[in-house]
Amino acid sequence: MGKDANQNVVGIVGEGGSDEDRIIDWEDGLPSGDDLTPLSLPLVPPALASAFSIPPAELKTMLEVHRASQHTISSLSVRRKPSASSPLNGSLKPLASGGAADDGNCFMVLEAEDPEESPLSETSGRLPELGPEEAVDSSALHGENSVDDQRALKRPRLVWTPQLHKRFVDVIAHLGIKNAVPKTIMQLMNVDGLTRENVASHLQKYRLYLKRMQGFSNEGPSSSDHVFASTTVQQNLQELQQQPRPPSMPMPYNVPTMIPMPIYAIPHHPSHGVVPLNNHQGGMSCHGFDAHNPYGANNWSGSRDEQNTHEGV
DNA sequence: TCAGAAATAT
DNA sequence: TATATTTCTG
Repeated sequence: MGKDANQNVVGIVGEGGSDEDRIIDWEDGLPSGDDLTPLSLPLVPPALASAFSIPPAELKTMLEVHRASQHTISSLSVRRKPSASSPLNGSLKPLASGGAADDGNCFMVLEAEDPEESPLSETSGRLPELGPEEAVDSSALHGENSVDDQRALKRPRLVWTPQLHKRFVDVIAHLGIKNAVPKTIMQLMNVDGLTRENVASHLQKYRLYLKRMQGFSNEGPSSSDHVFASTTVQQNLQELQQQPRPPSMPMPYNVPTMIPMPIYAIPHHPSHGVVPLNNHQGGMSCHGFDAHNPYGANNWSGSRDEQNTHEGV
């Protein structure tokens, strides 16, 4: 989002109430991410360029766009890193190579518990590996600091954005619910920093959701399930319903045409560590998706605002 | 080593 | 209370 994308900049600009008000006003006037031309496209449309005898802009490859964004991000990181007050530290992630991220929707958000303690590597988006010394039980070495040490080693909380969740669902649809196991899903999702544990946890919840939906097939969804229509989810549900079922579990008579899908709220406040990237609020990147499945990144829903219309948790 | 479920934390 | 992480079990 254009608005979010500028919070990084806003954070550096002055302090004090009046300045903040001006900044908010200024932010409100900014275009949204959907209004902006992707970096991979020429800013001047070809027709307009030819009308004014402007030589056509050289099209940028995704690799070039990626490199440029990495350069921008790394320079921002260098400028801002020392700031202990910055809530955004530890979440800034470059686009990964291979770039399916040009649609701006391929991201996930990490909530840093403490900006200074976030263990994520800025360059890789992965947890740094422990060396033999760090792997030693710190409680034996540091006594009362052990709790803090353990907290520092904790993985930052992953927020499953609608886009990330959609990729998850698409991969399951591609694999089939039977073959959808955490490791395979993780590999096909191909999202930097996403762990098997993240996927396993989300899969657990997703299965519970599907199971719950089976129960709703007669009477429709409950109001507590916030509506997010997805034919992919329906596909997964139908497949699930074709599985052999224990006699105790009643087979639903029909499948609802619109499956409500709970979508998890995206924190917008800077204190959540949400980092805008590439004119959307992304943190981490995903890549290489098109090569793996027919539900490529282009199939992801266009804008977060569009997603938010279904978002209600 | 992995998947899945349950417990726990935020 | 909802959601994510961690731990435990097979």
